[in-house]
Amino acid sequence: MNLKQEVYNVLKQLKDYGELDNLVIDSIDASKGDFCLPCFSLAKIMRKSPMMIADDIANSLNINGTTIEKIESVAGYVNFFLNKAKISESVLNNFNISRNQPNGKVVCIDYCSVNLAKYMHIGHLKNSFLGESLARLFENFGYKVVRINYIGDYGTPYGKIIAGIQMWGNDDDINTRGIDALQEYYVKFCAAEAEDENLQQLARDLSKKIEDKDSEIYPIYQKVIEIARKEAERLLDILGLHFDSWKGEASYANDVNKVVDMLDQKGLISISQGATIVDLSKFDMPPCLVKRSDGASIYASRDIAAAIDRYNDYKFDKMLYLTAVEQKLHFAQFFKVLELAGMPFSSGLEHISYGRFSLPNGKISSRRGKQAVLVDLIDYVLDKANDVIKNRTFNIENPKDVALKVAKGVLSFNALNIERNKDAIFDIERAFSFEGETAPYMQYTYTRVMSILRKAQGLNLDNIISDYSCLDQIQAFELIKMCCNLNNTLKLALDKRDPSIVLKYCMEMCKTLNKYYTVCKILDDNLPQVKAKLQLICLVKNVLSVAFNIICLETMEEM
RNA sequence: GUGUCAAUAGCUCAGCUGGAUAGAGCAUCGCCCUUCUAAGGCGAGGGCCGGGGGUUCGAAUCCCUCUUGACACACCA
Repeated sequence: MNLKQEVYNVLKQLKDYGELDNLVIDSIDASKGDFCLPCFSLAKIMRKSPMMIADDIANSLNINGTTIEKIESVAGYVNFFLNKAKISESVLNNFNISRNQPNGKVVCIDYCSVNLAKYMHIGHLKNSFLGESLARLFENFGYKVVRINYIGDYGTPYGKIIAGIQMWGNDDDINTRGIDALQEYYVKFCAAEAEDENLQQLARDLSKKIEDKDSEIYPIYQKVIEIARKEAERLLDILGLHFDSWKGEASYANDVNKVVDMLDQKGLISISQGATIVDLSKFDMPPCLVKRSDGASIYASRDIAAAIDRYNDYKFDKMLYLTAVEQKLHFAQFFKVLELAGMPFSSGLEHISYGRFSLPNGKISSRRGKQAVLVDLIDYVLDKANDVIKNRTFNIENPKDVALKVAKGVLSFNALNIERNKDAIFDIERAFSFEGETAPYMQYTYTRVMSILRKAQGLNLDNIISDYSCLDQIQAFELIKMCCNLNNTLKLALDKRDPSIVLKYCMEMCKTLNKYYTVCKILDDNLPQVKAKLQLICLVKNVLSVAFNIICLETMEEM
């Protein structure tokens, strides 16, 4: 629903002004009405002062029988005041919240990208929730979404881990300590090889043996992958994230020659400094390297192979890649290569980059400093949620369940609350606060509504006719207007590929809702008004459910 | 060096497809639990919107330039 339409309808009466609809904007505050029409841009065309134009428009409009209650002309603006009771009644009885019908289009989203050789870290938090939220946005607008976790399961890191296992490890240790054991060997080996060139060669040899599926080494590799993947799936499951495909880099490592042959047939290939490249100088880009001088695959050629493979599997209309901003050039390059190769799907490829998290005291390293390791973050925020619940005066039936939802909310909130492109500072104490503008605040607001609705079940309102006049109260009408903005907000977030827009919307709605029920008692003695107010908070609740779901925020009955 | 992105309150961030007095949270200082959950609400203080030009009736918002910072720029991904 678009309430500006009410103003457009009235403006149709004007014949001499041309198109005015797109000049209508939200008023700055309630004292200036709901919408306004600044007349300054008309002044030059009409050779009259903005004040006179505003006066003329305000005087010539007839609002009898419309939903506009009052029009006034102030300092060159025409201010429109909606009839709040009428609008509220119409919105509350006609609001359609259902999601869009399937549109038959397929969008693949490549996100999360777990590197199985390393601990998951805070970067995955941002990437994963951003991807999941975009997936839900696309689904809301009728797309079929394929969630792809393009795992890092290839390269010398695995040679290093296996070398570490051979030097210090044993089966028992790996079986009991799992990922922690593997990480320990990896870190230990990295430290050792820094001072010993022979070890570097050893790691390279071992990764070659993995590629050749060496009968002794390959099973160890498979075990490493299995352990790391299980751990990744465990953590992602806690976060509520699940994927349709876990096909990784290793699957495409052997496709380099196919890719190079294909590009060669299109006349795109040249050799430079021993490496195989596609020259992109015509497009002001550095060359795209598709095969290393030693003949091995490189990320660009694996990405090209993966794109072709996915198109064959899913016939996608769009494919989104989520990575931090530093890979921007890489994506621009290989997208261009696919375009030059005449791939029909190349125009549907899109790189969604995002700013990085940095810790207050410096950079994030996944190899040292466990500070930003995902499993620690999850444990920390879960502990904290449990503590807070323990000390609450309000009695909660399922404290464990609530703590988990609060913890997850805090994690997704931190991934989504800042504009996608911006770098953000991640201060764990600040980020994991439960007060002020936070995920728990939003969840809390929702539970308050649930609480009121529960209490209202005791009332018999069946034969009561709603009295909407009480919804002219300022926060009440703000809520009505906000509900009407749901679809526009989701569309904007989709178009800008930025869920932070939805999060801001939820936050504003919660703030207004929180004020509303403190200022205005919902359940009082005036039943016709109670019924109207309940209709309002019920709609707000339903709108919040939809919007919360988009930003991966779960709701509960109480907290 | 070239390119991309950023700079708004003490801190973290909104606002940026131009419109009326620049917003919020945190932190600081007050006030409000006999009344639908105080993870809450109300109030106070706090700003050359990085600097300088330009476009416009009007600029935090658009353009140019400078400064500062982050990132990228061939065999890591």
